[in-house]
Amino acid sequence: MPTDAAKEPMSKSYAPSDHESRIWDKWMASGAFHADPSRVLSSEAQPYTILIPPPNVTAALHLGHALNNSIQDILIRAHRMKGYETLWMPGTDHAGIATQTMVDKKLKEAGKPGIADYKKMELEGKPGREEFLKLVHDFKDEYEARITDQLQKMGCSCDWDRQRFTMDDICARAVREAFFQLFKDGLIYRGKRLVNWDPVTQTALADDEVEMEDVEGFFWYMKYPVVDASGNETGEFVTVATTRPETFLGDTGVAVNPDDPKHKKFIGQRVKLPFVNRIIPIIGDDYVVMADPNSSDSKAQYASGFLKVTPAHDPNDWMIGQRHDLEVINIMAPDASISDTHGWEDVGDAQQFVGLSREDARIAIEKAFDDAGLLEAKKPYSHAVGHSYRSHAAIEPYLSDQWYCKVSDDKLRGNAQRAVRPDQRTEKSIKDWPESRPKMVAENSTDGSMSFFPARYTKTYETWHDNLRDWCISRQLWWGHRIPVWHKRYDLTTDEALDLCASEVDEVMETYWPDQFCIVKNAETGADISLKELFIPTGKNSTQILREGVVDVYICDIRENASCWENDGFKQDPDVLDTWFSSALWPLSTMGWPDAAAAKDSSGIEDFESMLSAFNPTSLLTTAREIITLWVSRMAMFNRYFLGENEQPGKAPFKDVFIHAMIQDGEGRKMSKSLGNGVDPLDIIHSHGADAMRFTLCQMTTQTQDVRMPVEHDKSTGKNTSPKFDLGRNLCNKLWNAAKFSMMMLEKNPIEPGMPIDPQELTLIDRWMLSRVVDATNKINTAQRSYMFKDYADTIYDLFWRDFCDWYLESIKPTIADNPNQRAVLRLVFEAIIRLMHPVMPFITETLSERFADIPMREITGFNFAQTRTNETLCQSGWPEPIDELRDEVAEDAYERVRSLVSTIREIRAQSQVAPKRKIVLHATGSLADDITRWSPLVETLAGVESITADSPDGQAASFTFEGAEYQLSNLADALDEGAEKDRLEKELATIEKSIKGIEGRLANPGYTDKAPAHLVQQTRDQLAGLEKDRDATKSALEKLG
RNA sequence: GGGCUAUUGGCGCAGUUGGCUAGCGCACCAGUAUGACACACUGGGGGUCACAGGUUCGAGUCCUGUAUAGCCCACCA
Repeated sequence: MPTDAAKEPMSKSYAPSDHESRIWDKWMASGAFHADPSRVLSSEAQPYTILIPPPNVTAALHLGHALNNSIQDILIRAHRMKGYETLWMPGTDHAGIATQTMVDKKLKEAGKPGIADYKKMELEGKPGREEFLKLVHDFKDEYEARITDQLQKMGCSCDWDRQRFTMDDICARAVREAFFQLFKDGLIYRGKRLVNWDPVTQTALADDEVEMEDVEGFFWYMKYPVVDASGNETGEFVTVATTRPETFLGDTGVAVNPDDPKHKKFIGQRVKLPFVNRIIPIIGDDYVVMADPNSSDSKAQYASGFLKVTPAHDPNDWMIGQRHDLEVINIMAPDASISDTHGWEDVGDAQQFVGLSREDARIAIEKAFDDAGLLEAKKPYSHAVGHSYRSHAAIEPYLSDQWYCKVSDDKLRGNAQRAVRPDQRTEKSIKDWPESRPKMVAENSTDGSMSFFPARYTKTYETWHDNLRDWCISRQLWWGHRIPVWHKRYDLTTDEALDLCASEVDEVMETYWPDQFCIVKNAETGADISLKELFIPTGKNSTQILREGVVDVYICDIRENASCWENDGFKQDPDVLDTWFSSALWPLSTMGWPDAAAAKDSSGIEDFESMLSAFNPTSLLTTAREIITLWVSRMAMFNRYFLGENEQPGKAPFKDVFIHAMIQDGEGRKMSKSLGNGVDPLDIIHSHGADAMRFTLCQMTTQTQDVRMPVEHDKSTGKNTSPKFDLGRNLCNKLWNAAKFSMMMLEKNPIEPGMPIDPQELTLIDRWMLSRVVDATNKINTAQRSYMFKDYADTIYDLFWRDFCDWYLESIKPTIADNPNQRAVLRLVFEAIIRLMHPVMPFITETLSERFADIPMREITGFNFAQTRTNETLCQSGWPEPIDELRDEVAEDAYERVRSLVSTIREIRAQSQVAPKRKIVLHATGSLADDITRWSPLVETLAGVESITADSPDGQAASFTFEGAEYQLSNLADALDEGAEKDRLEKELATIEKSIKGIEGRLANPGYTDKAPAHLVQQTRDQLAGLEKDRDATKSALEKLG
């Protein structure tokens, strides 16, 4: 039913804001975006599914999001029209550290208490955590609403009834279940490791949350005295080179390369750490780079040959320490100040440094060494240092207890690797895989269903997995999924504790399984203790302790009432999970895993229980390339792990992964807040319209990794924009006007109902136009399948603007009123064009569809549309599926000749400065006179020709050649400028002769005629013959001029 | 340090297995109120395809090297 708005006369130009919100409401009311899993399960329709990469709730969407989501919507809409049951699952991500930091910052800016104040409250026993999280929730609600609004303004046809948030109840249930299963299977463990510690936000960061920045620093050369067996200085010194002198307090060894001819003699000796007076060994380790001032390796240039080893404060040193069983001494507090209360006891004479920040300690230590004559040198040195991507503070490698996910296990990493389609793998055969890469279960397994587009990104995915280390999943934050583990330390020598512990474990083992799982660790060594080693059942409900000592008991419990452990003195782990842990579960949690019934209850969505089987695996994931490791890989691991059955891994969560380009500004820089070069999608929607933005973004999306968008600052609005979007705006306006014109034609002379029209009965121009639609449809289908978005945009642009507007509409002007079949063609072709355009430009096409709703369509045999649920709105209508027989080569060739003749005549008109309105006469006396006469209506209309005659001109005339013959045009002007005519023909002749020369040269080369394919050589010969005819005709025309 | 991408008229980009005179949009020049569109129409000018070698009958396209720009990854002596 057309609305009133659709009845109003069409405006002179297209104004997006007059239509977009009305169309959006219409779509929402129609339920067009709601996916019905039952149609998939009953095989009525094939599924097509995309999960939105959930945007962080930290900020409004930027142009990169606009690009990514336009791409998704284009594919979703196209598949909906092709008859697929489409699901585009929307949602947002809680973005743990980013959101918490953002809220803290905003609170501080508003002069309100920040997280530090709430932490204080917590220490005072007040509910600081709870209060702070309320504020974060408010912030999240605000931004989630903003993001949703933005996506809807862009026209994103997500299934909005199913919108998820990574921390809502349904997702939280999935997170707890996943954590529990991994915990139970031994794939989550607690470990003391060096983590990337952000001393400002005081949390551990994942490797990928650390940004490397080049820093202008120094190399310090510090002298350590060598001591003899009894600890007395021998008078010799070794000089260690370091960029971090402050960590010397934690040195527990000095390493030398065992192949170092100059220094290897020191191996086995010992040195005394200045001030601390700790005696530490000199060890041999081939990690150490030997000093070589002439080396191209900057490390060798700066190295002294001696490497100080600080296992607690450097990842490399940690590994050296592990190899040589060195002591691990942590000398810092969590805020990165020097501390003697976090594991450092032998302070010795170094008390002066305790309490200093790491920066101040560096200065103090340099001075102390210098004063003591122990600083040999200090040289400037530029190197990369990790910084927190949030606080931008330098990362401190810091020893702490964290939860890890054992992603290096073959069940996770291996299955993620094997998910890649075999012919995309860089090593084609599994046998060729590097030693580090997990092996296939079997060459012929069902693995390998996931493809990357462009394929080169497979390599990124593979190499990342090759070098994968276990994933630190705990974060010392408040905003996130709380780790479902309760901890209590027991002294097993105390009877009371022993009884309690025994009863707890007993309960865990027998009563509550499988909702809880328990691990026990030796509190001193951190070693795991098997429950069976620890307790032995001695009868019903009683156990006997087998060992003594102090143990840490960790209970993982995912029941709703798990806080009951607190009554027994257990405490829940204060940490939350890395954001990517819940993101990794996105293909599962959004589909109701693990408990669809519960998801149904909490969401009220009836068909939740069919979702997983209908829509997982999904069809496509589109994302930015930096997310391949953070997200794509982890989703692959988790989907395969949790959906596996009977030792067989589940499927990859998506068939295709499309990595889109990154939008840079005109200078090739990343768009960012700090550079102020970002463009807000809403601003563009406001100034150009959503469709214009979408078309332009689609048109820019090539297979390269970066695309540039020149940014201009509009002083009148104070906003950034880009002239690139004019392209889309102009196209919308052109479409609007072409529609207005077509409608005028069709309303003046209505389409007559009747039997389907046989295409053979149509005129040349109509058959040509239908043929162009068929060709474009095929090209678009191919472009969509291969994610060539620019090809799609260019094809639709050319079909509509070049073929339909420039040639078809111009050609039919004189005949449409009298030709009912032509009106049927116009109506159908217009319909096909707006349907082909709709996925890219949904609002304007839906608007036009409303307006054309009253103009009936008469069928043309073979010009079909796909079957869909309904044709109620354009977005649900069927995709054009014309049969291949409508591709009419004869009509295409013939019309190509008409166009060529018209262009030639137009060129002469322009060059001879014929007044645009002047009607000229074409004298077709040559060999093609019959053809030209048959085309006369077209040629007359398009080239401004009054009449075509077989008579020779009796007055002045301009000659031209067409397809090797000579023709004349007369009545060009009241008095023809013969000199100008001569110039024109001479220029023409020169061009032809130049071409002939080139072709003759090629044919004279025996290498070409002998070795090039025969059809190519023949083609060249034909071309030469044609050019020779043109040359002769032009010459003859020139001769007539005298 | 490793990997990847780009370099084509003033600007932004196509050019998929090597094959007619290298295309498109914007901008530019000339003309135009023509049954919708000046956000338009018609015609035109402008490129030794970053550079140097090589393979080939033939290279923007393949190979090698160089330069420049950018991105991603990497345990900070």
